[in-house]
Amino acid sequence: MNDEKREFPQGIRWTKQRKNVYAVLQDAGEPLTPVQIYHLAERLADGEEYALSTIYRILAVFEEKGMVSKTAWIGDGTMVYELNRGEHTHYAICLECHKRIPLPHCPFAHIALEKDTDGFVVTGHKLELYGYCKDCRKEGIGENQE
Amino acid sequence: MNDEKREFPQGIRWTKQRKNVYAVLQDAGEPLTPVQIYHLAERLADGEEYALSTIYRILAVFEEKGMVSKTAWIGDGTMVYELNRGEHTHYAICLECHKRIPLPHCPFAHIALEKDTDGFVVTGHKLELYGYCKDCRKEGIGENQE
DNA sequence: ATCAGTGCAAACGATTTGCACCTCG
DNA sequence: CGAGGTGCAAATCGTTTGCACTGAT
Repeated sequence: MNDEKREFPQGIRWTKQRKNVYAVLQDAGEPLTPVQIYHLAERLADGEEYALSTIYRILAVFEEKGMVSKTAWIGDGTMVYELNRGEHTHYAICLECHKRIPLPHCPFAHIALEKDTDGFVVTGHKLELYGYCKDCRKEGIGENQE
Repeated sequence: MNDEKREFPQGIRWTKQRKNVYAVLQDAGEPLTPVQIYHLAERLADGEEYALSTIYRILAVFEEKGMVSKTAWIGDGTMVYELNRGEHTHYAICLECHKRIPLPHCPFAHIALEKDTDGFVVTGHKLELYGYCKDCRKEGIGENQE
């Protein structure tokens, strides 16, 4: 009966809302904003109402425990959260329609980034590509005046 | 007498505040936040007081004209502006002291990123490295519990 | 002189915090 | 039962906007 519980670190209470936030993040195919998580968690909770501040607090705790990572989209500064699974994903972001296309693999897999940075020890990285997606190219875009 | 004026695109008034914001960006060695720009511009203006909203508006115009680019630090979502010079810079960011160390070169210079992205045309990219800088390593850091 | 640009203050959205109540363990 | 978690509302921070005034052309 306590099977979902086992993935959870000790010393943190396994409440209904935390359970749901965690489940939402598990289901998510991409990083989510606190507000998205908030709505999805409420839906999971079958209509029960949560406080947005609670979501923020839960996410802060999860981050502190190393369960999730918090980053911003470079384009607009929107903060998003995602579960710390083993792998990580980068995105190509269309400047026209703002769609995000996950990259099939991390371009840094075979690059020795970890050196030549003057004593800096690299433990992670984040990359975003910008450009125009298949669909938006068709509409004759490619320049960047408005 | 109008020598600084020539770098400026037409159709936009070359006011004192715009002149100073532009000069601040020229002098800057790294991307700056609107508030930083605001303070630096006031200093340039020899103590004259500017409205922060004016800075925001000027930056918006500059961005629209393609003179500056606006991006967020991935780590914290802080929006920063920098002059669109030819080159671009990436940073290694220390997770401990939050110092930013510019990378000596763009690791993508010799990588064919522009393909294998399923019809997506890449026009730009942003990269941030995370880790621990020389100084913070000394203090025996390297794990990430608090 | 005209219209774009500015300053000021209010509005706004995202995030944080204080406090009283609730609940997991 | 008690510490920690939650809800609610107010506070805070970064950014935007409306409006009347000023200044560049």
